[in-house]
Amino acid sequence: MAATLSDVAARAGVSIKTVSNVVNGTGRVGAETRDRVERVIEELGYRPNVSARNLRHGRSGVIALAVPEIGNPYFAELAELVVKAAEGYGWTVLIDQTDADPDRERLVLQGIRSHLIDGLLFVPGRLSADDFAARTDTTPMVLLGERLTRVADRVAIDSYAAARAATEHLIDLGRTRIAAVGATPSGDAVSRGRYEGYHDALVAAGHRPSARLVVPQRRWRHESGVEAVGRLLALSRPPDALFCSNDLLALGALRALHDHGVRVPDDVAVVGIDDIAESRFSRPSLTSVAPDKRHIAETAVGLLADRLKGSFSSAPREFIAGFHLEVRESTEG
Amino acid sequence: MAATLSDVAARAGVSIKTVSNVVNGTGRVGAETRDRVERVIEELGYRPNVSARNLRHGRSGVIALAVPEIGNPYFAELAELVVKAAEGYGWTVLIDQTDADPDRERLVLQGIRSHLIDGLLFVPGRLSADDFAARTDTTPMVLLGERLTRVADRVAIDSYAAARAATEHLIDLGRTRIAAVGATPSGDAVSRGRYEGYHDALVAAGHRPSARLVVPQRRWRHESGVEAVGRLLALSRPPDALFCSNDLLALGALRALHDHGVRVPDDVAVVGIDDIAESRFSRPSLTSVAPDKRHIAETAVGLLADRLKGSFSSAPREFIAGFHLEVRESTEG
DNA sequence: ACCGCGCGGTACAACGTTGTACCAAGAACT
DNA sequence: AGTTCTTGGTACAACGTTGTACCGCGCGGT
Repeated sequence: MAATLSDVAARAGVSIKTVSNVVNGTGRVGAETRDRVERVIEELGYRPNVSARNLRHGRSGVIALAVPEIGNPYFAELAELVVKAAEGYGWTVLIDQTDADPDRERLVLQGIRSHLIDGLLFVPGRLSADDFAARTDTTPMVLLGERLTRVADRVAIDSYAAARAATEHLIDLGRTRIAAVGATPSGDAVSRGRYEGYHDALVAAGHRPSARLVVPQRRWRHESGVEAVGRLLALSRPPDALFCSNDLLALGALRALHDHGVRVPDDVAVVGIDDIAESRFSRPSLTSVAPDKRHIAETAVGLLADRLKGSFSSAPREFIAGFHLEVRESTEG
Repeated sequence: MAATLSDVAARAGVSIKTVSNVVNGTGRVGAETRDRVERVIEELGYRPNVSARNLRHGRSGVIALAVPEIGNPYFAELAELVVKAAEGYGWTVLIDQTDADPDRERLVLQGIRSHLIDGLLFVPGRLSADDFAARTDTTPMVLLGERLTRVADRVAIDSYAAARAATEHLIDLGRTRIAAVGATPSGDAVSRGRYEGYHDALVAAGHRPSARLVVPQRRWRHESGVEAVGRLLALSRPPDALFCSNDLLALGALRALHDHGVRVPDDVAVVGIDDIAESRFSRPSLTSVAPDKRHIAETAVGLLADRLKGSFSSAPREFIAGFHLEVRESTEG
């Protein structure tokens, strides 16, 4: 049985509160008493009960990070940075996986582990602004990802700008039949943003967007990239460049292009978004829009810290993190 | 302010305990009363306070998974499966990252979040058996990974057998100068196991192991694989096959081999261990030892459940999960 | 001798839940 | 009519902590 304050107190011949004071460095305790208590703590291997503490002052020291899937390297890398940033505040991070399932996401919003977590970092997938409006849980929340309306603090790169930059890069290479893999105008906010960036870049450059070159995918993973390439190469006039909505799609596409005997970047150039580690080592290495992940993680955790320090009522704030294009073999020949 | 049981009770004109009974489905409550209470709960948006609950029955519903780095796809994939398995028991998973830093690992062992977590799944990196012997925290623990001594329940694949199978595959291909990348006889248990499997496979096949062909790496990631290949190709008699201790090393190696103009598998065959998603889509795709990750995750969580159900005192149990070799382009030409 | 004060420490209540013990009122037996 | 049982509900204590209020003691100054 784990030792409690009163076990220690009894053994040291002092009151419970004195032990508590020693543990927390509060109140006034004589040097001699302190020594004695500390010895007993050591002896009994006493550790404070976090639940009781939380109950007392309503804080748990735990924040949650809810992502669609932790198996996706982008989210895994982000999680790693969030954990590091949270450490600086003495917080532990609880990772929740929503599978981009609306029901599970709604549960997260409603505070499934309410009172266990002090704050929530949420990467929403398929939720609508209405869902957020219906939120009753009051746990401070910071959104990572796209705008839904000004519903909470938010940190993200500008998906539209990122997609546009990626597409413009392809245009600058002289490509004219540029396909979009993944994003769709009728999808969630991220999907829409990336589609529109792609679309507007084409229009601004005087290209005529073609619906045939848009291959939406529900799940943005390797397999979907492979599948999209299969469809695009079957067209009578196949594309000469691919703008993929994330790196996994792009990496799957690279693999599939090779299998079809298409040369990259000679015949088809490819760009992705996320700049995951894997993209630096693929063959060919992948040109990708690199969001400043560290900045995103640190800002998000910092915003949460602010909210917890009291500014509950202030208006939602937005931070747009920077990005840059990492040009690699898949576009530069 | 969040509503509590007594807020609901006051408003519904019943006792606190009755509300508690409605919430938990315990005790006997009349249909009419139940309806009324449920309406008030809805109205007030009442949610039970997990901390208080935990305090009451000494359980938190949270288990921790401590891994060296969540950014490594193998651990990310494992984490995903653990989360899923834990869900079946109503548990939430808290992910802790140790960075394979002995001090941080010791903290985990000593129950840094003691009383917050009901159980611990631990993937140790650099800790010794002594460290485990010195553990005073009594939180049930299941080890994922290599044997240290029979110090706790453990689930893992047999690293030795896996390494041996991988190496034998290379031998079967007729390769004679087989290098080992990553593992070292003087490393931690995993590293040692993989080295010995490699070594014994060579000896059993009548090959003479050469120290020059062993390139230990502290961190098993892409970059290290690249670096190792640089060193191996500088040898007067470079290898014709690479046994890499994990897939990240192998993928880095594939990339570096290509950069040096070496053909895979013609000139050099490559195998890895872990079978991460990425390995199915690399160029060439990577032959890898595939541990049964789902089985590992489910068994580990199940063992923890057993311990929590009361069998605290029983002797440590070991489960060896299966694996199979996924043969792909990096070895099969 | 008295007051005031700093020091070291204690007692108690409260955080929100839930298990145990109990109770009142009506129904169903002998 | 008296006894027992069932139903629906309540009161209280306890989980382990910590904030607030308080208390006794010795010391220095009047």
